[in-house]
Amino acid sequence: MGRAPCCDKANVKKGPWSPEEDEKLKAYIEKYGTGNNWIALPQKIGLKRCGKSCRLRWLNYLRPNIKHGGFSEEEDNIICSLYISIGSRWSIIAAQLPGRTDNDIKNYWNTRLKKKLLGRRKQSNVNRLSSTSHDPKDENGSLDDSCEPVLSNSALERLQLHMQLQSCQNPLSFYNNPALWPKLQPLQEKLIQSLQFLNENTNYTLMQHVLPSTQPGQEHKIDFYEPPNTSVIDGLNIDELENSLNAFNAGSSQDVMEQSNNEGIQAVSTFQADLDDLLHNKTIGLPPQEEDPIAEFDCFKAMDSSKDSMIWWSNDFELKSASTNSWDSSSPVLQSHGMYQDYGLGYNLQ
DNA sequence: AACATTCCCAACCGCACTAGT
DNA sequence: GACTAGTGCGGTTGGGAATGT
Repeated sequence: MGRAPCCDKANVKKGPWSPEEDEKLKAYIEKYGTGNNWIALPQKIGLKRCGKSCRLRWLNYLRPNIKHGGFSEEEDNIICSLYISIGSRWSIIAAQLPGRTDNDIKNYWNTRLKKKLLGRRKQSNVNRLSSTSHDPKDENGSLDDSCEPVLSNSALERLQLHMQLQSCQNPLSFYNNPALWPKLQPLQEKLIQSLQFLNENTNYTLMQHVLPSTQPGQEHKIDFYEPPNTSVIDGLNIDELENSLNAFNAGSSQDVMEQSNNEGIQAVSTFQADLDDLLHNKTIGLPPQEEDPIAEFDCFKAMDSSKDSMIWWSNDFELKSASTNSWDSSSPVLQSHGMYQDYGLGYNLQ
């Protein structure tokens, strides 16, 4: 049984707002405010609109000091930094950009910024087809659509961005310089320790893919945790580890809020240098390779060709996280051992 | 010029959370 | 504590505009 609709769907107007409707809504709110009741507001004004629709129209377009379009490089950096750090928490990201709305940033990310950073999937696929395929089902090296990994877009994008940063191989870059890493909370440190324990004392094996590069001697290495063949992990208190993971995950949502409220973008500001290089096509350690701004991100191609190896955990991940945010604390996915791999990727535990 | 495809973004939908009763 | 209404959020969609063939 679903919840009751917020309004009478049959008697509300849908679609684009007319100037008259805008004027009515704006005039009323500027004079009387919203009255803390969006549902009742359209009836007071005489608008045949859903209260939620009125709220959205006001927040995204009619309220003062709203900016549209013309995102600056600095704003690009902030959006990317926060997306890598916290994912698609658009409202939190918007809170760091005065005058920007979550809807605007979401649209901007989905239509432009994402492509700027990650490139078109089709282009990546073309690159992948010309590289090695490990899929035994397809002897021609092509990738059947039915075999596409089902890792969520958000998760995949964030992984790709992580990989991008990780592959820069600059001794001064974020991932190679612990001094730049964000200060970890006790739970986070415990998680890292647990992962190190996994690495050193269990049948979980830290595997490393060495992926071909267009540049000789610059192969890309991708770390991931291979699950053990047996269900028994000697010497490891799995419950404790999972509790650490769950507690960490549950805490992360609060962290995000606190980060937003107290520290803003500072917590992720250490990404800025690398991101600036990514966004504006500056080179970090690696020489320029191709004119194509997409192709020059060689690690993306590597990422694409490595996705087959990630299916073992992405299936579980995707099914359980469904349409919710991939890092949502309510998701049971962190109970899956497969999640360890992501942290292994992110923190490069070697 | 006509049609097809892709891009872009405003708006909608449904779920989760919160406050009030 | 249970229920309900209101709110906020993120994902998705519809359709016009721009671009390609």
